[in-house]
Amino acid sequence: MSRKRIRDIRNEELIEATIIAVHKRGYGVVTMAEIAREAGASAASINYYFGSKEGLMEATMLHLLGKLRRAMSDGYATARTPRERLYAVMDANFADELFTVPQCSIWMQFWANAPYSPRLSRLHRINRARVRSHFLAELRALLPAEQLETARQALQCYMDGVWLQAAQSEEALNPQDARAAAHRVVDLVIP
Amino acid sequence: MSRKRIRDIRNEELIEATIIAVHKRGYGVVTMAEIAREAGASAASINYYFGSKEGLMEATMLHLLGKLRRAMSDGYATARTPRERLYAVMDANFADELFTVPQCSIWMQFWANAPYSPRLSRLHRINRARVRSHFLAELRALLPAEQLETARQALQCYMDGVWLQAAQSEEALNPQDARAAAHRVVDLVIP
DNA sequence: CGGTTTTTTGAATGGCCGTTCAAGATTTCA
DNA sequence: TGAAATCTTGAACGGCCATTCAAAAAACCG
Repeated sequence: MSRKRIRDIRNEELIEATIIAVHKRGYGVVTMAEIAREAGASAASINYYFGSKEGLMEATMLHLLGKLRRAMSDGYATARTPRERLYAVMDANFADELFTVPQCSIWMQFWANAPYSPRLSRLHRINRARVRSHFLAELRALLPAEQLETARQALQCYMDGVWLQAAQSEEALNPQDARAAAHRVVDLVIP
Repeated sequence: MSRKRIRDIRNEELIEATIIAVHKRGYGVVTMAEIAREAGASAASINYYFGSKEGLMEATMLHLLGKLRRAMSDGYATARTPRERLYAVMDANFADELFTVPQCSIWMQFWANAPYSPRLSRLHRINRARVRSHFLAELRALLPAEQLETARQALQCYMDGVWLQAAQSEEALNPQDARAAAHRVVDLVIP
């Protein structure tokens, strides 16, 4: 277990460094050396742990997806009605530990680069399908069938759009405000 | 004038090739040689016309921004009421000649890369401010002041989100459907 | 037609980056 | 403690890419 622990600690450190370095320099141009410097390690050791640059990126995205999934589960745990669960799906995306400039930024970078990397696009597809089915499951209880798709699209696109803007922000974000705004949008769509 | 014409023709050809090549390979990894092959030219000639890779990217984004601006002006020309003009702002983003997979894709790439290129981020900022002010101008006539920002954010984020999804689409897009859906969203937000 | 300007390109240049590897440092554990 | 396993890294390798440049090709025009 001590063997595992060291590996886990390094993984975590390197992934955090990756998030910061990609945010600072951009997915397309960030170098292994830059990420390594951010982590206080060497480029060679990153390859030791992740095999390649693409492996590191995949692991980083996996890390973020796990965070998002956990945030959503937590929200579901206390939600009681369909509307509350709908709030919970939105809130997960704007959770305090997720809705920060570097994370929105790197998320958008992954988004833009997913189509060109089979490993990233796989993760991206899985996540999107999951969010989509959560939305539909709750909306079904609140709207007639023929309005489902319009409402889902409106809400999901809104969420994506907010992240897109957040990624470009020059100031720190306010997750609480974002959640309140999201609730207002939900109420707009489902009267 | 013949001098000017040849230069304009080449510019247009090279920009079209850039859109296709970036869509195929991704902004971060596309090479001058690939763009040149797409255009049936040499990498050296691209530098002759645009000075550098960044110059080419800036010109390409400028080209797309021009298209968007023109689509919006055209819509405004026939719109008579604030609500019609609001439709027109949305419709411009989903115009037949703009709402295609390669163009949404390249747009997202620019979006993701703008923060790391002063020339791109300048264009990006200008465009965003323009769209924002158009939205606000029309919404002012339709909503009380305290609801302006929520509505604008909902609509603008929706537009961004749709493009984001469209960029990932594997099938051709249907601009007409997109416009219809956008109108429904407008009606949802402004009853 | 010639001379001049504009356009095109193949080849050369210089630099940078991901990955590998062998050797050394550190940790583990019997 | 000492051998084995794990971790770290500097240096080297091989490849790729944007850009430059000189020279050829094409277009222009008096």
